[in-house]
Amino acid sequence: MRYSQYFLPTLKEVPSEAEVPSHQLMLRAGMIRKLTSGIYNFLPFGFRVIQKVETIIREEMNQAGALEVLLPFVQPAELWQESHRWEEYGKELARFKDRHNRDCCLGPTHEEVITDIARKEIRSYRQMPLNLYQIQTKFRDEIRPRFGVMRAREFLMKDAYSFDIDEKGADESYQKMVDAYCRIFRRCGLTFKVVEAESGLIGGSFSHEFMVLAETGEETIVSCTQCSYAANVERAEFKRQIKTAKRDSFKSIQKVFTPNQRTVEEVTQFLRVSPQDLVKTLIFETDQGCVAVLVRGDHEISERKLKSALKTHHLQLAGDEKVEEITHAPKGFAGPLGLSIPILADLDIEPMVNFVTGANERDYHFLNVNMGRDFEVSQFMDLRKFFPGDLCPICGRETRVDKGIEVGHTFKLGTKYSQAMGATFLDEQGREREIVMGCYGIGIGRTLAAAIEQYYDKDGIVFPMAIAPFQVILLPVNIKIGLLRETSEQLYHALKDEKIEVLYDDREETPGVKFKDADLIGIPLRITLGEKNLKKGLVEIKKRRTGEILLVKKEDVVEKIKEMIAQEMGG
RNA sequence: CGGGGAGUAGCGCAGCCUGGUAGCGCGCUUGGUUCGGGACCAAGAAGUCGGCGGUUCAAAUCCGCUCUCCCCGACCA
Repeated sequence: MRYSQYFLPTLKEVPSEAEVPSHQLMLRAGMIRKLTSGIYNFLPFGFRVIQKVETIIREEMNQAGALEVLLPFVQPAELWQESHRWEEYGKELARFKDRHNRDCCLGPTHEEVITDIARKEIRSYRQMPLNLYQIQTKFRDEIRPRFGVMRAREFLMKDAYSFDIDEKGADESYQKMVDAYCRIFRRCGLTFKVVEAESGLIGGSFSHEFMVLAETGEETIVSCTQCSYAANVERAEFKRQIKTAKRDSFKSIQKVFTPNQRTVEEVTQFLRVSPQDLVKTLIFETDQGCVAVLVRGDHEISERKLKSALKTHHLQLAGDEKVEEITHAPKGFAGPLGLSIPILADLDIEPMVNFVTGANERDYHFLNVNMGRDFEVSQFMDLRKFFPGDLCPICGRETRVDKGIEVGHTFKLGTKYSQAMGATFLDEQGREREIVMGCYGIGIGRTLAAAIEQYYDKDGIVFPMAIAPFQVILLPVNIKIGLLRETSEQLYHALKDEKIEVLYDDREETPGVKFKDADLIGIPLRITLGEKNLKKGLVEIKKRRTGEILLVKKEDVVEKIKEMIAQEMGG
């Protein structure tokens, strides 16, 4: 490609809309432009990278036996009503009515549509296993789009859906996808972790997230420093350190005046105690009425754990009015003493003695509260979230916490959708059974952003060879010099003949401008043609990543470049 | 949706407090000189000052409403 014929508008300055490196660089390198909040244009240079990533994905998906399809972006409400997600999905689902006043939505994901295909077309166990995938636009009307294409409202996703006759088959299909995902992200040059995750709105029995480690990641990942355990903090488990309470050291309870001190921070500072000596009392509404939940001041309740512990579908932190009704005090002064609703406590509360709680009275807290003496706990349970410093649930060793970008997510759906939508088949015995499903997504734009987030330096992007929009940039220092121009033209054609993807900077720009642009757009190899070297029959090859420079004889350049590309792809 | 910030030329910004008819840097156009790390000189083009309404002789500037964007919190590939 000739630069002069290309559309690559680079920016010298950072647009004020961009905060994180990948977003800034994608704008500066002329890859994307914002249309409106969370909606982006991909310009030719950015689209080339998209296509590179897509190609890798297609190769690996096909290799894993999946078949590519293309499903519609606009979907009828009926399907979503069948799966009950029409009500469950919330405002992220963009809904509209067509001219006949029929309810429709823009596909945020395609379980309903694919299950509809399955229920209509799959009748026999002989038709499975089956795995269908597509690369297509999704729309999720995110509350707050952020970081460019990292969290866009409209985005490209590769989504795959597997269909199996039983759990065993589904497990095999799932594992195939996990393996394919690992190959895909490895080929993209990404450093990632596979972690246990929440299933959220997609549902199903369990799921894994593929996390690219990056400081700007929005996810927090817990992993063991010794064994292979890794999970999203939202679901991370941990080993309890068992302690016993010193029941003989009870001090006498004391009511103290704490004017306007409501939060853990305020109360602990005011009373000069540490958050570990305070017990938070939170009131939740559940299917069976309200409950009080106790956790240590520095801990947080895991709503997921609480939900499963209580076996409740509805779970919500009680509103201010409800809290007043139950505790007879404004929010911020709740405590376990004298409550008439069930009191659940996290396991870490059990060993505590002489702690601080709210007094259920405006502007008062209690000091030296003790269980058994001052109030009774209905049940101790595992109710809190992972907290930094907690130990690995598998081996009990130290854990670490990292930030990550979720680039892929695999779900074991089980029969959630096939049951809701009646996708069944006849097994070998002629019995009707529900199809066991899985679904698997990769955010394409996000993968790209994550790659840049992982590969950049002060001068710009440093594309890994596998996803680089061009493998080589050919840069004559001054195109007006006949010798340079002619040699460049020859080299350009020679490289193209070898199917090497080359961007030929034939612009009449000063060397500085060309060098800066070349660095910014991050093409892995740069061939520089300068007058001095060329008169000696030499050209320069520079590696973007290392800055390493080698001088090569003009005749050997193409061979050398081929060699270097092969080397970069491999490593 | 709650909290914070910003909308002035393609990009980055100043001007607003204290009203007087819009400016700087980069980019763009033309000509010339340069040419291995964002060159220089000269001449130019380009702005409904986000929108609507109000106050005023006069509004980018003051007042009201509104739209959009960005950042911090609850969702997700």
